[in-house]
Amino acid sequence: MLTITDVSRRSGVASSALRFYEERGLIASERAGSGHRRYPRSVLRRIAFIVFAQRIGLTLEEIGAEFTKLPADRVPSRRDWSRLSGQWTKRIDQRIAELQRLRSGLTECIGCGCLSIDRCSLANPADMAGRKGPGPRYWLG
Amino acid sequence: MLTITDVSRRSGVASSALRFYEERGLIASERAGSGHRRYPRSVLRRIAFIVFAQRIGLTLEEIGAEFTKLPADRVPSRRDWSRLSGQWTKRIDQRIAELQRLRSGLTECIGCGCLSIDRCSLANPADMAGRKGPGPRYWLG
DNA sequence: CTACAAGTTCAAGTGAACTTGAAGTCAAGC
DNA sequence: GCTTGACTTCAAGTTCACTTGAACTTGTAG
Repeated sequence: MLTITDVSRRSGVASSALRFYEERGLIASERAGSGHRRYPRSVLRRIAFIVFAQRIGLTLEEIGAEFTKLPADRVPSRRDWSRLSGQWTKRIDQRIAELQRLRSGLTECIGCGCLSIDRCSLANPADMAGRKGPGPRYWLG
Repeated sequence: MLTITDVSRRSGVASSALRFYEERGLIASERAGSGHRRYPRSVLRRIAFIVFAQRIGLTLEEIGAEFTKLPADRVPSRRDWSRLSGQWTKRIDQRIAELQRLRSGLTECIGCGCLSIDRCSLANPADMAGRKGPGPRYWLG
């Protein structure tokens, strides 16, 4: 069993963040008699997945939703994890595709001089249909 | 000259956001006698660039810094704009490269079972060296 | 036994990019 | 002349993913 500092050092994630993840139900801990947290080694893989998923662009809420697909009664196997990650590959591909569109737009569309918002397909309102509601909007779409 | 609603409709950017951009010095307006904003058509291209740059991953502050490279005394030409965007292509390429690394990591690294945070090169602390300071961290790096 | 490092909870702060609300002014149609 | 809608400013609220600080308790090395 690992202390919170152990986990923090091995994962590169701050202890405050680990407590935060726990509060959000993304990870769990047992307690020593003192009230201090004790983590099983399996938590490291779970945290790795959180970090990974974030870099791909999932929010903590989405990550939590993914985790409900894991078996609750046992430590997840390699198969369990890879079932989850299958969906993510699709997401990465979409993101790469968008970036490639943007990239070709930079050379073509600016080159052709059409970068006026109402005509250019790269920066028109239709592309922004997904943006709604308050708060910061990530370019992830 | 366009009203704020004209610009909002043509750009897909809310009027509140346009006022916000103006406050941040990203766009400018003249005023009608009434005090209402009036925009020259050239503001549309400027806004297109803001939207574009955001989808690539630049912050408003970075976008502002880019804009200082534009001529202050005249409406920017096509050449002026494309000089700016040259840098962005590099940035997109880096981002695509990272996503491709993540993508191959999903199949290879999880397949091989090494996704324990301290051994896997895809989710280790070294990759997170750039993350520091408070606030949300975007996966842009 | 005493430092002091490491742990705890809970409330409040942070930064980015806006949005929302209040309270008031201005313009256009009937 | 009046209503309706568009516009103004300014302050405060929102989301996300945390961090920071206060006040306190536990564990460990000398």
